[in-house]
Amino acid sequence: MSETPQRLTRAEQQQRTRERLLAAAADVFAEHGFDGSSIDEITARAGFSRGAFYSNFTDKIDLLITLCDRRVAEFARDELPLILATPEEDRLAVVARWLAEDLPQEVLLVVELARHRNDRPDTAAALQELLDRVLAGIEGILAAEGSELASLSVEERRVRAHAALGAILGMELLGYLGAPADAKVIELMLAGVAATDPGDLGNGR
Amino acid sequence: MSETPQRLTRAEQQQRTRERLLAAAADVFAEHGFDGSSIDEITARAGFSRGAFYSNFTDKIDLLITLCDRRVAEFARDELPLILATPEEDRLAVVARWLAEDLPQEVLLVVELARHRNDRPDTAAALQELLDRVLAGIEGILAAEGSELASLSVEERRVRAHAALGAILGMELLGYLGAPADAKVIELMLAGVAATDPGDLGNGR
Amino acid sequence: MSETPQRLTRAEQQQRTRERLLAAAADVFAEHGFDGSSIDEITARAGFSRGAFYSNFTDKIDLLITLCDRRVAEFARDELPLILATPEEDRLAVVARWLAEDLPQEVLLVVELARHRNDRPDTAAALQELLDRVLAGIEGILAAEGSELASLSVEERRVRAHAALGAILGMELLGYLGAPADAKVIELMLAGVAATDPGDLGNGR
Amino acid sequence: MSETPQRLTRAEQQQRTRERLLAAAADVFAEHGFDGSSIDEITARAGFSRGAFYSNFTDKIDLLITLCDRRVAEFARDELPLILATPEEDRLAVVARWLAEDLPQEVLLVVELARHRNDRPDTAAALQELLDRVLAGIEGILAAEGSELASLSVEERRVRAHAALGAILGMELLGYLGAPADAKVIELMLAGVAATDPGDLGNGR
DNA sequence: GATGAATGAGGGTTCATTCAT
DNA sequence: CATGAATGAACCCTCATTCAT
Repeated sequence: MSETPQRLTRAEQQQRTRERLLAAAADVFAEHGFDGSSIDEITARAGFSRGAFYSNFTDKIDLLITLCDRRVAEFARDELPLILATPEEDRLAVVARWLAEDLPQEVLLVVELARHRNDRPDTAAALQELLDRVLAGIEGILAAEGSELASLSVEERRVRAHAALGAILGMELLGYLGAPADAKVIELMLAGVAATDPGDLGNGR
Repeated sequence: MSETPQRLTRAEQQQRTRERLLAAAADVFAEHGFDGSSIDEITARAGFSRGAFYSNFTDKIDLLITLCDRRVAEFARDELPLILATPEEDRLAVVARWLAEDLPQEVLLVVELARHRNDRPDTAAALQELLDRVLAGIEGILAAEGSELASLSVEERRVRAHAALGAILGMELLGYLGAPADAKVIELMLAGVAATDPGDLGNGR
Repeated sequence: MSETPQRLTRAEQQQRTRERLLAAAADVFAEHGFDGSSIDEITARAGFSRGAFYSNFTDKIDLLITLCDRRVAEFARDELPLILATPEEDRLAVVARWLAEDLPQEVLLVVELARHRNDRPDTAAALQELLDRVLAGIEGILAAEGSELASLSVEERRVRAHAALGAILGMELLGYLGAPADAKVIELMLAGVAATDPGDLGNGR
Repeated sequence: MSETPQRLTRAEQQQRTRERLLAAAADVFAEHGFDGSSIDEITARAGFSRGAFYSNFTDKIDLLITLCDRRVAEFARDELPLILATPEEDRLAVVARWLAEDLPQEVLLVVELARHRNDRPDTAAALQELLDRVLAGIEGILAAEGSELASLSVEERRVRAHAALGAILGMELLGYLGAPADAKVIELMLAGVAATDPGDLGNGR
């Protein structure tokens, strides 16, 4: 009723609940996977009861979709500009550190999403859109002003974005499996993406 | 009718049961993931009753470990020699095809294994051994006679094997997510591994 | 319609559920024993679904502990005062009737509890406490004003309470096995407990 | 084939198997109760496979009946004569020691038998017969030459045997519950049975 | 909107029992 | 006779979901 934000409005309250549930879910999913996580554990970790969950999400899978969406949006909003703002010569290092340190278990999240793509009709579409957004984001990095790759053709950049995503996924998995990629390995994995002249690569084809 | 035993011995029978259960499990795991698969569905698909499973495996996770183990062993036995027998100039193409076509959902299997590495004490060790075997196998490929990489230092080859594994994992994931790597993408992803002179890679750092 | 709440509060509702489950469990345990009883049968007999059980008890054995506890508490609350209020000369008769008629299968319940005392850490303690409470109750009867045994030493009363409990258990078992003790047998079994002068007992040893 | 008993005959072999299974069953039942014991554990402890059990017993409950029968027969064959051979004045002490030390979990065995008396038609009859045999045995002790109770009427002895059985059961249960009867308690519990003149007992009735 | 008791399908696992060897 | 792989019913328990409060 009053303007002072001492008391949050109903909507803000709910927004907070939602946010906390999402944060808790990210943790729990990272630990046990989607199927291995129970709504009870998620809500308990968020400090709510079971019912709060169903006031904010229709489904367990709805939570997963929302979470993936959220993460990708945050990546586009927070991480990408940071990378783009980095001068060209340090960019690989920044990417490497980001891969090694900041990127959490999103990859596995998306794997779960893919796994359940047939559970509900909209899941497949959500996944597809997610991938597109990520690929577009990466293409954006490659095309950034100052990048030596800015002169490549659109198609060429698309292929490299694709390869970059593959490399990122691979590194994430290596980390998850207990054999994280070190700087040298990361450099090798991104070599093809970063090379200005593809002709000097591979077996000379 | 023939002299050869029409009836299989009991040990052979059981071996067959085991084999079928493993095959069925590979399918079902690929479809629903480990947590999402029920032993009922696995045994039903293999044409057995629930109990047959527990005559052959101690646990659900025992099945997963066995399956991962089996797959890696088959890789070492069947795939590796094939690759090694391929002349150097075609080798990348063979690897690419193998990655794109023959490699099934093993990657996800291993991810599940990693997820459950704390469920039972031996799981973590099994996972570690698996990774080591795969890395050793890849190093073997890189060191094969005829390979231009044979002249690299041991350490250098180890790093490349690591990167190669990361690339393989990434490609697998791309495929699983619905954005499979095509030949050009594969080439880029493996560029760093295959380059004879790492010095010409990257941004010259 | 009336002012008194037609609808029970949620806490009352749950209390009712708990009570019904306990009552049903007592019945079913009496029929099939603890191990022989299924939670399904208990909940069905109480008119609830399987899950209601797990909303009210953590475990099957939790139910057993609770039930034993409850029974002993009821004994202390309902039976003991009744006995104490009975004039001395009729007391044995009251005890006898109580033993023969009112005491249900609690004994077997406690036997089951003892059987599972290693299943969960707290079970053994619960059993011990139960026994202590029963023995204290019996000692209370023996020490009651008006009892001829009131003049005995504490230690002497303790021994007699012990013997009385043994006799009670024995009678219960006789009944369960199909050879219930009649009045004359009960009298003989309690003779040692009730004797004012132990010296005149036995074979004079 | 030969007369030398180096090799046991088939029948002897089987007899041995039976015996070992019974012994193992007694142990396992004592530990986990009838319902809580698995045939696998019994046969494993006896050093046999599951099948051996079904070559020797029709049922799990058949094993229980046989075991109870066997135990009672052994009691009549081994324990009773021993007691009867003891001079009157030491007899109570012998009984006490026997109760405290030698009598194993037979009581619980019989309780299990009673519990399952409706599972198979002959179980109830087997139980009844068991009780009769035990009671007859106890009556035999009471009537033994040299006993001061030898002069009692048959009916009087029957009642005392009944009470004695009740006391025995009670003592066993006390022991099982973790509050074993010591010598003084045993004396009190058996006081009524042993008294030569019932008139001096109880509340003067 | 949030709560949490109750639902009930389903999951992993055990185990008595069968039967081909 | 003994073996043990396979059967399949039953069990305890978990958990997504509903709904009265």
